Amino acid sequence: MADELKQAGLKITTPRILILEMLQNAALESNTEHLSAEEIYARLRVSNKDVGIATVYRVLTQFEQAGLIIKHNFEANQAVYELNEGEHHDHLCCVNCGAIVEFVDQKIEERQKKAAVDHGYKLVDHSLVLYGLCPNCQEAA
Amino acid sequence: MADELKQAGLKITTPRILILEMLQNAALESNTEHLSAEEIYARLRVSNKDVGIATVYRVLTQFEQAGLIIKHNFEANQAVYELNEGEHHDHLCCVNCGAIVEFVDQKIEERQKKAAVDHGYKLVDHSLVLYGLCPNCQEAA
DNA sequence: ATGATTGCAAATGTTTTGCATTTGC
DNA sequence: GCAAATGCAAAACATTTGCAATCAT
Repeated sequence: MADELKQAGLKITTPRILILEMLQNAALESNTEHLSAEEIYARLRVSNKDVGIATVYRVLTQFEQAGLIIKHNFEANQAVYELNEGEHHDHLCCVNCGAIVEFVDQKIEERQKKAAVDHGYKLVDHSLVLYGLCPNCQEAA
Repeated sequence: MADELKQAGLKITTPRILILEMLQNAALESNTEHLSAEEIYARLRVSNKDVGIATVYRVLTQFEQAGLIIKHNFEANQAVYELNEGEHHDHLCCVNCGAIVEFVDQKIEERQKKAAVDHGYKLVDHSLVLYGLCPNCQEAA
């Protein structure tokens, strides 16, 4: 983990280790992969390992630039971050409870590339978020 | 235009007419379909038709809820709005100059529905934004 | 030792809200 | 006339920044 920081050209500091660790742990659970800066700040605070909110933001920005994590804007008002584990995926987000499922559809990926090329654009990145009702919330309704 | 407001259950007021008119005019040009609240506010101000920024936001929110317009978050920090002309489309956005092209790919639409169903979700909406370099900006680079 | 990193508090930028005033019907 | 809509200024957010103190190497 310290290696990852070093490889990214970042000095090994306590805040950086704590935050990377937290995102790595979050990636293991299937419900909390995506954390906001405030959530990370609050969790550190609960663990009695205080890191200033400004530092949380700065570290997240550095991690994102280093490619260690990915930033999403599922909701307009707050960004969330997840560990970058290499394989790209899109997101399916429950409009009611916020549950998130990750998926990949190769056909969609291809057609996106085609759409960009058709318009003379060179595709750099994309953001696809499907919004729907998850099984649980469909039942409850 | 006043009809559209009435149908949407909204009283006919000067700010609402001005803002709807502006978005309708914007929809006619191929480069300015997407306006932010601040842009709308500034344009009204230039036309000597002052509307408070709070009213701009309130009216846009009402229009969105009425289905008259669509809100996008291409960039994390500022929402933009466009007239809802019925037919759905996705967006291809130049990361350098912000130019926006609209497109539809029926295959992508289908596969999205499939992806949702495969995970037990009922698809409600989706947001697909491709980010790339437009022809002009590729040249300049 | 020294340049990078942090924490704090203050600033920023967008969007929202409270409330007195004005407007549409 | 009365409820709904507006304008203003203040509040509420998430996020960023300046700067002095602290830390990593």
